[in-house]
Amino acid sequence: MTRPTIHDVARVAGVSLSTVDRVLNSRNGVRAKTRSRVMEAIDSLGFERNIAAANLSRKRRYRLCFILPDGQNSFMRTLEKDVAEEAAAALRDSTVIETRKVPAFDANALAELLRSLDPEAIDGVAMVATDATIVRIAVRELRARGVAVVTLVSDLPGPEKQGFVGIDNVQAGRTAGSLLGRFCRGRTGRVAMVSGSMLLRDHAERRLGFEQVLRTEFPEQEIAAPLEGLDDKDRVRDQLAERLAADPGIVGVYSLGAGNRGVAEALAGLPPGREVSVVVHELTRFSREALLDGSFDAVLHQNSRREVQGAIQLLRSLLDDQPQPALDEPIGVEIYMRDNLP
Amino acid sequence: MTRPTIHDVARVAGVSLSTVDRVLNSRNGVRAKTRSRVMEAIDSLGFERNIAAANLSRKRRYRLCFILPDGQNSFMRTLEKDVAEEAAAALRDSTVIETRKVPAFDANALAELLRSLDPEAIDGVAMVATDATIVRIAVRELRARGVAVVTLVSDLPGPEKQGFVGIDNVQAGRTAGSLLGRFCRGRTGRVAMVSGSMLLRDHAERRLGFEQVLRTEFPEQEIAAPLEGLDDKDRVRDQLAERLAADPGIVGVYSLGAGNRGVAEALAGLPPGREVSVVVHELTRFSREALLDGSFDAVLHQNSRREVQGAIQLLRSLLDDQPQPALDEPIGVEIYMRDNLP
DNA sequence: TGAATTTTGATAGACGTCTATCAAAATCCG
DNA sequence: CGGATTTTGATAGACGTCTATCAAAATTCA
Repeated sequence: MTRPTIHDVARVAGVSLSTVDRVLNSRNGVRAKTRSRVMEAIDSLGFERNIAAANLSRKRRYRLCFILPDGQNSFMRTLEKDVAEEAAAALRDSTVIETRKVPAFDANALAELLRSLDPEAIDGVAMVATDATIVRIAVRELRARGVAVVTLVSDLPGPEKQGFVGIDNVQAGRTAGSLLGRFCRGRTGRVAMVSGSMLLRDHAERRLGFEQVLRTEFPEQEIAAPLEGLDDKDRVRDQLAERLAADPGIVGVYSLGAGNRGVAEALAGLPPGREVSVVVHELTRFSREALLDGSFDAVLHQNSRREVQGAIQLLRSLLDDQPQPALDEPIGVEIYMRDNLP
Repeated sequence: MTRPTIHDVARVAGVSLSTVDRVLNSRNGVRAKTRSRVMEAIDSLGFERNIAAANLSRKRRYRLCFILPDGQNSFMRTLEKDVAEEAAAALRDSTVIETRKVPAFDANALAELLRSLDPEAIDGVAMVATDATIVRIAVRELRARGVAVVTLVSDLPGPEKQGFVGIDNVQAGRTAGSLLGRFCRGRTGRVAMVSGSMLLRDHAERRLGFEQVLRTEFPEQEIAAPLEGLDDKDRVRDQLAERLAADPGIVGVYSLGAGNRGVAEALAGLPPGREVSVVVHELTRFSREALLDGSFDAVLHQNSRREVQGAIQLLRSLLDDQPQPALDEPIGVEIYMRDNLP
């Protein structure tokens, strides 16, 4: 009922503690035959090294760096706050977290920051990636210098990074389509989409998923040409208000980027009696309020807190050379309505 | 940047290690004045005891017992599996978990089991409670004998237990109403409810929330008299099939208990062209399939895995006398549709 | 075979905390 | 004040692992 220790391993393998230690920490100077004897003992005993004790002994510290985009984006600011809070908690597990900010969507700045990191002072990096070749190369270099790298929220497709913690955005778009299609049933017309910019990977993916579902399952609704709000509330408000006024046939709105405040303001300007179903992304102060007062019907959300925790966990297991550096539970697309608000 | 240790506390307070230790572990034989000197040092340094080291030293083990209802209920069996898996993981944190099963909804059996637990061999209990006085008393006795007790999934209202890990069922019912109301818009008629038994606390709460929302926000829909399926799939199927056949005006179904298979079977028997929106509870093999083939529209879910983790965490922090034995994040009502299935 | 080299073992001290014991110091009480 | 009692300090060893060093044993190679 007690866990086996290195002493047990040594005894079973018929070798000394020193040798077990050499094997466990892959130091050299152990014959292959001896090593495999130790391995066998480890397997047969089901030995798992006590990481708490190991860290205590070697004063191991995990030095992580989170790289987040700067700017007004409310979701990113929440993410930043979550990182700060988890950093405080992580201190208890000998994990030190530093946060860096780069201008949003600026691949060069990101790449430069990555290049400027000191591999002697940092063990792992979690970054909200901007998808560009220059970034990819910088990541490759960083990894070559022994730093673990994972992406957070926004992925960098390809083999450079060692993991991604975030939601599946196509799936998110499909879910939005599925909800909005059902909400609008019985009121045939047009559905408007508001995106940040189609240059952003996650926005493009959401749009894709949304259109897939709407076209195949709710063909009675037409999809209006998408608005580009550039994640700016004023622009979103103006464009959407104009479109709603111009087209009385719009029965649903899907906003797949930032700028929830703008959406809410545009809706507030509608004449009473006009019913428009609305689905947006990310639970923020504004989308929350809009759910409560009934102007939004549903909010799709990614749990940034859990994403941060997942990134920390993933980096730590990568640094520990743990067997399964996969997330226990993937980050899912969460649906919020007025009554299941957290 | 390194955390202060008891050595630092001793130095700052101007006392010996022994004294600091006596204060930290609230042993007696320390003058009040000395104690407060040590406390001050702890505060000023922001000292937090290294729990890993402490556990290592004292070979502390958290011996927990999970009490779950026996029977066919698919959700409960998943819960059981989650407990088993988390138990394996918890071993690494010197936590030993034992699972006990009692006949479902049998307050006497539960109370008896609680009474039979040996306080010498168990530090904490997490139980799916049956709400009855005899249970309440058994819990009170157990706590008096020094065992921590929390409830899981199904609460025991009142001051006896030290915490509850589970969802808010009224909120779940409201969410169901909000979804189903929107799904059925444009098709006015009647909505049928299938419960397990109104004697169960959580079922009653769900019904309450559901009716609240439907009455106030979707008054165009009538609420049909609820069916009692007793969580049995055959009974659910028969009752629901009969009702659907008898009343062509039924446009929506809310099943708030177990028996998803029965609901799916009843729907499969409907003539093609008849559209009924369906919301049920708990993501299981059957509700999952039904979402995928389109016969269910949405599933409300409680993340049993996270509930188990939450209960373990809560018990451990109670046993450690940690400051904030509250959950980081409460367990929320999750909404699943076909496209955001995990 | 003997020397050089590699592999292995033994030992000690550390990480931060706990427990136990014994002695020294401070306080109390009559 | 002096003895009894309480409070405090010092020390040692433990938990499971790591690191380092030195010596002993086994292996290699000429």
